[in-house]
Amino acid sequence: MQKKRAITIKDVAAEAGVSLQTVSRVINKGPNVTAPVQDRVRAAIDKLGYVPSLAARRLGGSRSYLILAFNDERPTLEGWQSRRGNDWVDQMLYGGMLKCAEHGYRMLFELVDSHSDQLEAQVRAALSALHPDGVILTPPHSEDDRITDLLHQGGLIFARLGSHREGEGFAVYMDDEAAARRATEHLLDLGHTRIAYVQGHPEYAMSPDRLRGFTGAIEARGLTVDPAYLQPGDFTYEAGIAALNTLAALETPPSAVLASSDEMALGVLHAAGPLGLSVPGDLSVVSFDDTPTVRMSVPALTAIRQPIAAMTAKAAELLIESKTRGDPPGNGRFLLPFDFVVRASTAPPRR
Amino acid sequence: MQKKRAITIKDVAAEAGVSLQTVSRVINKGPNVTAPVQDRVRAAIDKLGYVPSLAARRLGGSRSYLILAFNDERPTLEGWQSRRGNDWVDQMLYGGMLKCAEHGYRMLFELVDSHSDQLEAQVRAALSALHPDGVILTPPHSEDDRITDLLHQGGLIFARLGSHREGEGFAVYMDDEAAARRATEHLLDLGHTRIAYVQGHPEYAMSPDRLRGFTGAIEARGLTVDPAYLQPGDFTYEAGIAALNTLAALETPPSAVLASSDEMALGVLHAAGPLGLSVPGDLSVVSFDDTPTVRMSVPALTAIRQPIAAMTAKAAELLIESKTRGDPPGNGRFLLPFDFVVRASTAPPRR
DNA sequence: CTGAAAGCGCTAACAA
DNA sequence: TTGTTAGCGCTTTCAG
Repeated sequence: MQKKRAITIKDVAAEAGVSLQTVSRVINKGPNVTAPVQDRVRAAIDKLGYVPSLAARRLGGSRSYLILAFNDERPTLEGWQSRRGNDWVDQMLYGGMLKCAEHGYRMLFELVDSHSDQLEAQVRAALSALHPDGVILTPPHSEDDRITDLLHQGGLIFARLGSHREGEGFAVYMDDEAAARRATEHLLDLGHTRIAYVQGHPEYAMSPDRLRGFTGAIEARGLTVDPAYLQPGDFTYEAGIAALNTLAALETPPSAVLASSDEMALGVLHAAGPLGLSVPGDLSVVSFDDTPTVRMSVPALTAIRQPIAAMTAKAAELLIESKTRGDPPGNGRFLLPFDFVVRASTAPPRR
Repeated sequence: MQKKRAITIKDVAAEAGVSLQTVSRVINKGPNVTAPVQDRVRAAIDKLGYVPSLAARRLGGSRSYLILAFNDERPTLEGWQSRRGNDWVDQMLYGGMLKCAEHGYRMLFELVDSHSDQLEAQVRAALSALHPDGVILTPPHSEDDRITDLLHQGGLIFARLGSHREGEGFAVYMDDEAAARRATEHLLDLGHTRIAYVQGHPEYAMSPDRLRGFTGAIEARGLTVDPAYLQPGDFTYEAGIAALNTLAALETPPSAVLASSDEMALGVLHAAGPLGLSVPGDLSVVSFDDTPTVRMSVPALTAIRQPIAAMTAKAAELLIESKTRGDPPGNGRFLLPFDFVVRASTAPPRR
């Protein structure tokens, strides 16, 4: 049962007949190693199948080769528990893990509760335990000063996904306002004039942006936004149902609804049937997330697709490059394009 | 930018006025520390917000507080890329991350390609880099001798999810044969006698078990299994489509189909329409996975639900406990119950 | 019951 | 261009 002693940098050094440090230089692409020596070392590494220990690198050097992503605990657990899955996490893993792997890094997930007074302690604990080289923040953490201040003070570099505000850290985002505008224009182009909007959770930074895009598109056509068509929401299925029930009871109900999340769009869709509304015959519906459920619903929903994987990959890349070059904690804003997918849930309004 | 020097065990020792080692004992619930001293140390830990560094613990001691899960690369990436999501990964994260967190552990994911000749090198590299305290294997890795031998020789403890075969490592599984039997009996109970089965990928260990459950249930009723009703499959959507097309062309087509994966069930479902078959009117369909898509499809599919989160949690628990107690590499078999969810895709056959 | 010393595998600083 | 020396923060001996 005695674990065959792991091969270390020493073994490689001995095998190649060089010093420990030279091996280290080769591994880290350090300068000042002649080609023949490099080859010898590389041969030894390959022969022995040597892979440096992450823990030792972290302890000895200044790098941990770890990127830590913080996601909001409650919605994430809910998605998993309800077995609905979790598009955000999936796409983050997809974009982030692969990019990290490219550079010999690993990405770790940590769930912290944005509504807990333990938030800072949770974050601090994860940082102390892991000492990541960089941190990726997702909404709503992306704009939580308690976290960003903590990271900044700790001298850590980080990326804020879905945040476009200036400040510490890299902002990697899509244009939520333009996305909402695009979706709204799609409905306007179809001939809709009575368009409602089910808003996102006010806690999330993108919510006002999307609202602006929505109203902007409508007003640009010389129309006005009926305040009653602006329904509150919190991203949940139930909010979608409630919103459509309220909207349908209006004197002049809308002929189209844009919802700020897939769940809410699905809520709207499923509330339509009982109200005697067919989609898209009586009501067009557009979703703000292109999750699997949205694509498989009947009818399949027209939706905006957020570039979550691309944003995460970009974030990881920025962090790793910045760390590699030894830049000071950076910032900057990086806009990534969104997609808009037209499916079966939108059609011209009934005359 | 100078990262505020992290607080270490030394700081705690100084604060509590004890030696470094005493603090370590308290952290690790070691024996031989009087209550008052413990309290003093704990107070210091809380005051300073001290959290031990994972890397240092791994390097100094024998534990890394890391559990590594190996998933098959291709299907995982496909699920993410197609944005279909990945129920296995989601549920593993759910079950595994939480259980690990309970014990101060972390779970890491690694994708390795079961069809690559680099498989062993990939696994070896991950192990060398991370030195996990335990490993979780998912199908088809669970029964890949190249991997299990490697782990065993390395003295590592591991769990094999979805494998019930005896051998090194903990086998944590559900009864696939019983599940197939249960699903088949459901169809038999509805009055079906012409039941087809779209098989799983032959590479996966559970495939023969499921087949046995299927045929066993039918033969137990004194019926015989029409060989033409046994369709090959590989878990993909396309395989489901192909299978139903073949089945529908038979002289006496089946009135019900059990598919060994959600994708194949969906393929069957979607192939039914063009063939003029309504579900469940003309054809009942049962899926072997209860993924989000299956639940949202129209009609929603009757399905077997694998306890993936529970299996992963159990695996993590076994590994952590075993490591904590310093057991020799353990083995044993742990059966977890599955669920069977009846939805709208199954009904009595048309007379 | 508590403390002191050694070392885990690596990198950073310094020599050579 | 290469090698040598300290640690990094912890746990594991082994003393007290």
